[in-house]
Amino acid sequence: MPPGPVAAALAGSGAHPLTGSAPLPRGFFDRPAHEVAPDLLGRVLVHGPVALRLTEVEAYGLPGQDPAAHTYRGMTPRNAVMFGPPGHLYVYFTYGMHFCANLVCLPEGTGSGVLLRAGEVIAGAEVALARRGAGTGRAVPGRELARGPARLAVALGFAREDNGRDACSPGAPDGADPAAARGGAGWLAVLEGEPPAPGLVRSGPRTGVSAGKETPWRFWIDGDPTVSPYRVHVPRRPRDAAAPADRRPE
DNA sequence: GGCTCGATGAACT
DNA sequence: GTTCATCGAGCCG
Repeated sequence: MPPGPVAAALAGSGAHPLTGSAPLPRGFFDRPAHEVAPDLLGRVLVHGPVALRLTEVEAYGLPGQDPAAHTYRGMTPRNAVMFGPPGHLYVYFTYGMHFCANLVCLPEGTGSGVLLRAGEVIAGAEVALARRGAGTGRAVPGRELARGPARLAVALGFAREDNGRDACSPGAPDGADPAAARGGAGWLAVLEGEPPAPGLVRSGPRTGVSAGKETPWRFWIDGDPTVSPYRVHVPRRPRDAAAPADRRPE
């Protein structure tokens, strides 16, 4: 389909053709993560054909200060993106099977960000559905499409190659033609969207973390069905319980 | 070099 | 409610 007049007009502003919403400026992320996080609710994250309205996020703080943060012990090859400039995407692999995505906060060299925990898919639901249902053969209800950080990453199609990408200068992955890719495969942006009424923003302890649970840096939109259920951290059970060592006959 | 466990999700009882 | 899949980062020796 050739670009219509609306898409053509938006092309100059950087606004996204699916939503008409403009990208957030980089300065938005140049603040502490716990200030950025509640402001991210209601914003729209776009990756290729899928757009998602954020309904739940968690802030992770500074190296040496927030024991729950990946950056707590300083910079490593894995978390280096978190120490880069704000407004970039930090995608990491966890539990041997899941990807999760953060948006980097504060100036380069600092090391904090906001984990994207859940959202409502507002465009490209059929693509998200296909990704989420792939391999399982099960139908996924709409509200479950991006309910939880790993599900969100799957719905948006985030993977290793998206780690470090700039979400404040909307565009396609390196090498692709930005004009041709606008609104298409790989196009990444965080858009203004529509923030919820301040009274609807709630906060509480972060989900599933083993340290720093007392810090109420999880933020969500009250009553939204796409917000993931709260889970306390459960220490892993020792493996030796399953060991086949003991088969004496008596 | 080896071991532990994690910002999880899906299947199962 | 409980169990398990699965692998990489980080810590320990």
